[in-house]
Amino acid sequence: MPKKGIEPLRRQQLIDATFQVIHEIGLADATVATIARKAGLSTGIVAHYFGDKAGLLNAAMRQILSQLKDAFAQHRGQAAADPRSQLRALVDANFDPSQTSGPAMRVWLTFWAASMHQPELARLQRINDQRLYSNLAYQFHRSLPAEPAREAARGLAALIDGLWLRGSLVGGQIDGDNARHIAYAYIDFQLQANAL
Amino acid sequence: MPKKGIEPLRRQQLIDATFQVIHEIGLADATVATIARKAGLSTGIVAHYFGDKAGLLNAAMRQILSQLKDAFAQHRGQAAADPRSQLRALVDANFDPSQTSGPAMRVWLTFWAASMHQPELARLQRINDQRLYSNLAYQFHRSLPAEPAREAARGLAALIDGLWLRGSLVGGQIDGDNARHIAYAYIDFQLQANAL
Amino acid sequence: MPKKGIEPLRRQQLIDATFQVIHEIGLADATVATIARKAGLSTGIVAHYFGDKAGLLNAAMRQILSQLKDAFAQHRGQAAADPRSQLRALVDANFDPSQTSGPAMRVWLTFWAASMHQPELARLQRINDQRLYSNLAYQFHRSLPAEPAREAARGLAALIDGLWLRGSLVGGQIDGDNARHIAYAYIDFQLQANAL
Amino acid sequence: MPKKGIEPLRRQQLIDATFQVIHEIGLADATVATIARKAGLSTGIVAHYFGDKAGLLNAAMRQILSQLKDAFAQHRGQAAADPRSQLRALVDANFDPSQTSGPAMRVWLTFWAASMHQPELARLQRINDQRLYSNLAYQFHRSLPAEPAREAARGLAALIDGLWLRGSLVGGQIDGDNARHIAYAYIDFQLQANAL
DNA sequence: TATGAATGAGTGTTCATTCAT
DNA sequence: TATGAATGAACACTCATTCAT
Repeated sequence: MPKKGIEPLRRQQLIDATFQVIHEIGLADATVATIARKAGLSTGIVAHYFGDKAGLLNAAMRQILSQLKDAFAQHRGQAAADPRSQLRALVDANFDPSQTSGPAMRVWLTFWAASMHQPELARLQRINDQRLYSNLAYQFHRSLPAEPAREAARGLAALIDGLWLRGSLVGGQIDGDNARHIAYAYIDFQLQANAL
Repeated sequence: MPKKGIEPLRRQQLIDATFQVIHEIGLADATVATIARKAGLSTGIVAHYFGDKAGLLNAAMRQILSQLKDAFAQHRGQAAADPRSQLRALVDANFDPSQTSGPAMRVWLTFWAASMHQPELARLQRINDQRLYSNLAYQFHRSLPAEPAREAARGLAALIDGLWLRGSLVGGQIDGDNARHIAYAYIDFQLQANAL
Repeated sequence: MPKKGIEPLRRQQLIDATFQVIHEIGLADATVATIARKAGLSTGIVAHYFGDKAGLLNAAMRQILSQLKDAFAQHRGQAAADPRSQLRALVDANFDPSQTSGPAMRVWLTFWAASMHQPELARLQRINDQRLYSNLAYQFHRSLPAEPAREAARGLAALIDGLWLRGSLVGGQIDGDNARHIAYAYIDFQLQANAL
Repeated sequence: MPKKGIEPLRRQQLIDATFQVIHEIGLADATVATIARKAGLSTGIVAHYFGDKAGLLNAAMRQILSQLKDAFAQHRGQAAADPRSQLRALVDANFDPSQTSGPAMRVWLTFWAASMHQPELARLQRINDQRLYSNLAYQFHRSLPAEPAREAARGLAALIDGLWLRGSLVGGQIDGDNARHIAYAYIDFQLQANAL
């Protein structure tokens, strides 16, 4: 009789190992053997649970994006309903310590770069981008006309991504407070400059 | 009797081919053979002129950064001397059509991602970042106190990088005018909000 | 409480699945997992009943040869006792519809080829060949001198094998009537040409 | 400057090594490394000259069939023009010592078996079969009515293949003289039994 | 009796690098 | 200066086998 409930555990072990390995040595040097060894498992297990290496990377990216999505939902639920609070919550979700410390930013950028030439990853990426942009544009539009709202959303999205991007280069962690402060200021500037 | 000046030509051919190949199929799939074939040369030639593959990629990244540097110099020279004009010139250099169309953004992001785990590339990256940041901070500081100037520089640098980043995902080209408009607005906001 | 008689059933399920898989995708692509899945069982069951993969293939080949042997016995028992009728019965056994349709010929050739480098399979093969040859030579010798009888047996055995061989290449089934007709003519030719 | 004329030599070395390895350990155990080592070359060279393993095997089978074709042409050219002599020449080509000694029969059967599930090999096989059959049927038809000629051709082709088949199992060589004698007798039988 | 999770050796293939020409 | 033949280490992937349940 096979072990019950082992599959989700194994999958998570392998995905976690993938994050660690990408963080430590990069995707280019991340072999199936490296990842499996980091997870304390054998190489064959990757095929067993993910089909092949691409399947594992795909699952890993899905999880990254899923975590971001969850962080959004959580922060927005705790915030007040007014646009400014909601926009700040969206910023907070991105610069939550759970996201900005450790491997998150490096893995995120790694998958972003990889998605430039892998349609399936690009698809996941675009879905995520679209969601962030839509949320931002919607909240800005509650206080601004349509076009300024869209431009504010584009600007804030770029600002957030740019702050993450720069965090990926330094080995350590981003200064979340500082990043948040910069983004908050941008929100207020947009809300005031183009207020209805 | 060796041909005069053949070396710079060959080096440039190979670097250009590297850009094209990275743009088309990505760094992960860019082999020495692929690049050499794109350049119309043999595989052995890479070792001849660049030592090894890393040497070629290194030279390619140096050229990317060098082109950005030249674009900065050119745009700043043509601009008025006041801080706002100089800052706008720095923005213009980044969103010059020569930079925002074709493979530039993808190759730039590719090298950024690669530099996370390659010290030599990271070193080049940091030098470049530092120069942009210094320029931005210096210009902001002509109108703002030290700390607000530094934060404005960090914000604008992130905004510029974020706009490039988002341009790398879409296959085509960034909307330079729109990006410039967003960045201009950010400059004016910082100059006004924190004016001395 | 173990089920009674489950072992012969499982063994037969796996052997049948082996035939089907060899017929459909060939021995080179026939994995333990493929065969077990075709039988509707798990991979581990093969070790349970046959020790290892070679044991299963061995049992499968034994069954192929056993079926041929049974077909011989049956056809000879139904035939008249004279040499010509007995030789025809041996031919009939080989070109019985149950043998010439479906996977029989392909599996037969597959094992023949495999036996070239697997001593155990070769041993089984030789036992079977010897039996057919002995039977043919014995029957021919009832009407012919020793040496012509041996040569006639060699010729008829080769002719039968050759007709099977050619049947293995076409996906469908051999034309049993035509094959039988060719072999009958060969028998009569030998009996008349070298009659005592 | 690359070595001239090295390619045909290397290709032949690898094909010869393929024959030897298949003869000695069989196709199932013939790895690219085994073959390359037998040829005194490295594993990578197979990809260099044949693309992949399948390409090498394909080339090897083409050569087997090509050699048979050449043997036919040679023997037929040396024979008298009458049907009986031409048919004997076709038999002689098949049982020429160069064909019946050493690895020829085993490799031939190996590829025959492999072709059951590899369309490209089956295609080559069928072309070859068709040629032998056409030649046989044409020569028989010079002395026999159409249908008996076709049946005689089918019978002789099967007889030849059957004699080869049985030769493949014994490790050593076929008894060419005996095989030829059996086939000659079959030719005469057909020519006399059904003479116009 | 039966499962299928897990292993790890083995394979085909890729590719940076070397080097004779 | 330039070629491309040749190498061999490294990789992703397959699969027979084992074994806890």
